[in-house]
Amino acid sequence: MKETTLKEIAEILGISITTASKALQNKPDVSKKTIEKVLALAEELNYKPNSFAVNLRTKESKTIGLIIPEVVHHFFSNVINGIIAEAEKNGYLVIILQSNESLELEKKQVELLINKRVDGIIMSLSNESNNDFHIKEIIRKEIPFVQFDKISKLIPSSKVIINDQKAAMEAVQHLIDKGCKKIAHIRGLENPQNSIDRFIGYKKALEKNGIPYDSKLVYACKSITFEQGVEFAKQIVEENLEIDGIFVITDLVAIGVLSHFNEIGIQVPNQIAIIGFSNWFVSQVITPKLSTVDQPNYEMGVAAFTLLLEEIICRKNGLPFLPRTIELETSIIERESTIKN
Amino acid sequence: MKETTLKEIAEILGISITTASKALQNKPDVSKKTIEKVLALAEELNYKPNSFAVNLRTKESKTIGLIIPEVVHHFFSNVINGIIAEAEKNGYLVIILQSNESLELEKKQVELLINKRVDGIIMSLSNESNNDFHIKEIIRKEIPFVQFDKISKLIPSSKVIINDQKAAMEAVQHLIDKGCKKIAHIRGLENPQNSIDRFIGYKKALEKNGIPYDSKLVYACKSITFEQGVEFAKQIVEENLEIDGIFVITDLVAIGVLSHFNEIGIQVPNQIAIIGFSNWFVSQVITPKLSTVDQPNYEMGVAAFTLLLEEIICRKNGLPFLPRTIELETSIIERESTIKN
DNA sequence: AATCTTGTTGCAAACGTTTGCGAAAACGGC
DNA sequence: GCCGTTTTCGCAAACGTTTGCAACAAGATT
Repeated sequence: MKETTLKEIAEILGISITTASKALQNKPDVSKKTIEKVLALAEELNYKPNSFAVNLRTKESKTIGLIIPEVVHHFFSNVINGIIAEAEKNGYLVIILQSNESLELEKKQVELLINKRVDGIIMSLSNESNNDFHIKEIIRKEIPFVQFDKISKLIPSSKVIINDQKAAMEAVQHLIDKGCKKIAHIRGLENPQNSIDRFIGYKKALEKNGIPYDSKLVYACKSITFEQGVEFAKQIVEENLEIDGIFVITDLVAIGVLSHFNEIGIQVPNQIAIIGFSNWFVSQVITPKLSTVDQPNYEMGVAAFTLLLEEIICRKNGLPFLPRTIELETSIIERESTIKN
Repeated sequence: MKETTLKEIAEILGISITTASKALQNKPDVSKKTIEKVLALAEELNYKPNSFAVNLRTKESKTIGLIIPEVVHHFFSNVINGIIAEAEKNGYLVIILQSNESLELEKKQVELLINKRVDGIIMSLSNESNNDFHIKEIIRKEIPFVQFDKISKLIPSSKVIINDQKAAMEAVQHLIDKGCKKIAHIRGLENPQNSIDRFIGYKKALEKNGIPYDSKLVYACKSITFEQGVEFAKQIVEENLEIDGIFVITDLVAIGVLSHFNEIGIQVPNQIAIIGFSNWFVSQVITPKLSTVDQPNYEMGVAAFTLLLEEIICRKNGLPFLPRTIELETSIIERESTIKN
């Protein structure tokens, strides 16, 4: 029942704890013979180093923290996968916390992780968050830190992002290529960087194609929900602005729009084409299947951990660290909701 | 930059480390006055106990492990939420690992968590897993352990489950009540308990209503996927057995069926009604909206942690522990896919 | 044979807490 | 002013590692 310790191994073999420890670490200053003996006995007694003691001594927890707005989100689930897998591959475990898009909670989570002494933190900011004190605190304490997805450019840390502007431009271009003349945009909230960038991308695409920008065609979400999509769909029908294409901030909202159009008999894509963003799972099983922008979620997770590990190693060796940004490629997925006939 | 320690506080205040420690824990053997002084200074210096040292000393990590087949799954996402939230409320953090339905990986994960010395483990077994050595090891080491969702009845541990048989019976009864006469069942894999129980529930419901059981109407999934649903839908159409209702092991597969029926113009629910299981998010945004069995996912997570904490506390106090099983209620959600007119 | 390497070992401190127990101080009753 | 009780404090050990440094043995070099 009791766990074997270094001390026991040392006593049995008649050597010192020091030597036993070094043997297990394959240090050069212990003889081959002793190493073998120690390894064999450790195996036999099923010795596992007490991680509490190791943590204390090495000041590392081999654990990282991950804070996200919500787990229940196809995008985040996939990023989580990537992070966990890559972390595990490198001997790290991942503690996950949710901010529920609340700044207050986010602050608490950060504090929890710092007190837990994780070796680093990966985070997607909540909508309310920006360059607040708790984030500055992470930087000040030189805790390895990587932002992904919803980031703040003000924070000097490594980042994993996509080029939202470019992706949005491509999405709108896709609608134009499919013959849309009057394209609406359902945009996200005010603050988040990706919401802003996608909006800019929308405008740039119009401009590039000589289509005048019309602010009446832009609908700003109060919340990123299915219901919000339904609502705007209703509004769009009522206003009757002869819209024939919609670029939506994210699939969830797009599906709300689609759902209402289906219900009242508006033909998608023939009357109005729709393209979403992020390639949620539901988009490929809905009727008509939703065209969207695909983000490499899993790879994003892998990249985030990779950057974090870079910083962890750098800091450990006392080297100067320069934050790095990885920008991942997106791609348009063409499905039924934009293929007019 | 350096962290404040108990020693510093003690030195500044001219007291011993012991007293400082006790003061922070509000122990009765230190005077009110000292407690106040210590608390004030700790606050001022932003003292946070070094969790590594605390862990080592108390032999607790205040961390639990969670192993699930996959995060990318609406059901698990919600359970994760429940567990994380409840854990946090009680001062515990959660390390999440994925088995990817692989027994090999699952074993490795368990070992990782044990070596990490988590205070307990919550787990949904992978499909391949049963009462294997790694699970027995958890029990043998008396590590607090709770199973949920996909459990093995052979393992003597606390469990959080739903009554799959009853829920399945209700689902089939629902189809019968809606006028279905010839009801098919798309069942899950061979091994998982819930797959077996839902199948039994299906048969019981038929029996109760005097409908003869016909094994030709049962389709066994090779994998739990959308594509599997599409495949069976094709098969059902080909075989032309006059099926007018289908009870499907889970929504994902049901949506595959639905999708194919939509495509080839089979009217759901009028020609064939469909009911799924687990109330996936997509089911409420698909056309027609899918009727299903709702599981209280979040509550499941809360219950799982609650049971785990019970065992943690029990073991800590050296009391005998008796595993407990919590069975949560399910309910039928009636949507368009079963409302014939 | 003395000196110098090279290789191998272990001492002892350190990491920052918590806690059982004894000691000292303060208090109260008479 | 004495004794018994209560309150308050701190010593020292313990938790299980890792690591700088010194010590020692053995082998190599002159």
